Amino acid sequence: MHVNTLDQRIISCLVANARSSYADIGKLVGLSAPAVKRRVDRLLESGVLRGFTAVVDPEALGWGTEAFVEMHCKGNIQPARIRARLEPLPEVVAAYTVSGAADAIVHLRAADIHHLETALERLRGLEIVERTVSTVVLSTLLERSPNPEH
Amino acid sequence: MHVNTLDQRIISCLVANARSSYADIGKLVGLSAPAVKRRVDRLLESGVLRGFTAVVDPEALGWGTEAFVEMHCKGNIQPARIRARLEPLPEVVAAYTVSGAADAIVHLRAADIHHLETALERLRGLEIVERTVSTVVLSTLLERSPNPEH
DNA sequence: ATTGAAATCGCCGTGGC
DNA sequence: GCCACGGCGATTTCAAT
Repeated sequence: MHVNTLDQRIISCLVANARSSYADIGKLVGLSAPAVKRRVDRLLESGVLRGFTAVVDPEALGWGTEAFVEMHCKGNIQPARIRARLEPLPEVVAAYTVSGAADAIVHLRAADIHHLETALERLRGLEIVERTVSTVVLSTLLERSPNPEH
Repeated sequence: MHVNTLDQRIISCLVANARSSYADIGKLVGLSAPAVKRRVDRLLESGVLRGFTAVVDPEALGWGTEAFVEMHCKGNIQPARIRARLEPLPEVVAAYTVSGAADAIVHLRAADIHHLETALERLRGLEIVERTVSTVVLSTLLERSPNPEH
């Protein structure tokens, strides 16, 4: 699907504030409210926009402890099977297959160190896992969404 | 600040769809629209809710290539100084200080391998950086927001 | 509960191919 | 002529007080 500059500006507005009205976005990009809505609908349908979500302070919800885990799996394993094993673990925030020695990098979020330990044990207990190397997050320096424009 | 079950359910609704109306949320959690708004305002003011954003397909915007970079810095460096150096780099999606050998983990997003290489060079060129170890993402297995409830 | 704003829908005009 | 796209106005739903 084709995404032009106008679409990118609309997307930027929505990334900055997903609850802004179509009229407000229209004022910024130079369109009427219905025109903005039609573009947003089209972007949603085509999958360029996946949806709208609230950004929550993890600390406030009792998810203050994070870690990145290098996962080394037994033998040759398809990404889909790794995904299937990780998906049921609620502490898994994100997971990626990667180049290099590890098979995957798993981003974990837990309430505290103890909970993190439990989550790690469960992760290491998966039968596909040979070993793991975990790195505990001490502080979040930066977290942002990538801009449509460079 | 105190966040109860009702607040958590409201947050869940907003995480699922940040553009849903107060009335719709109210139907799901058993409150009137104004009551929901008051709670949302309070959650925003207290910082539990940081805001609302659009979830974008990075591929569609031409940000198809990701990497995680272990950053090893020269000497003892304060997190704030690392942050200050990383903040101007648009390819830096997230960055964390971590336990272990590395000083920080940097999450990069670029248009393609070539752009990633450029971004990496710029990162390695920072005077605080001693060396880096980068891991290129091959595929995203999973990406989700942590639920308020376990 | 009332008043104003926003979302939504149908209809029409314009311009490119 | 057809299609893509935007504006306008009416109606319904929502937000704010």
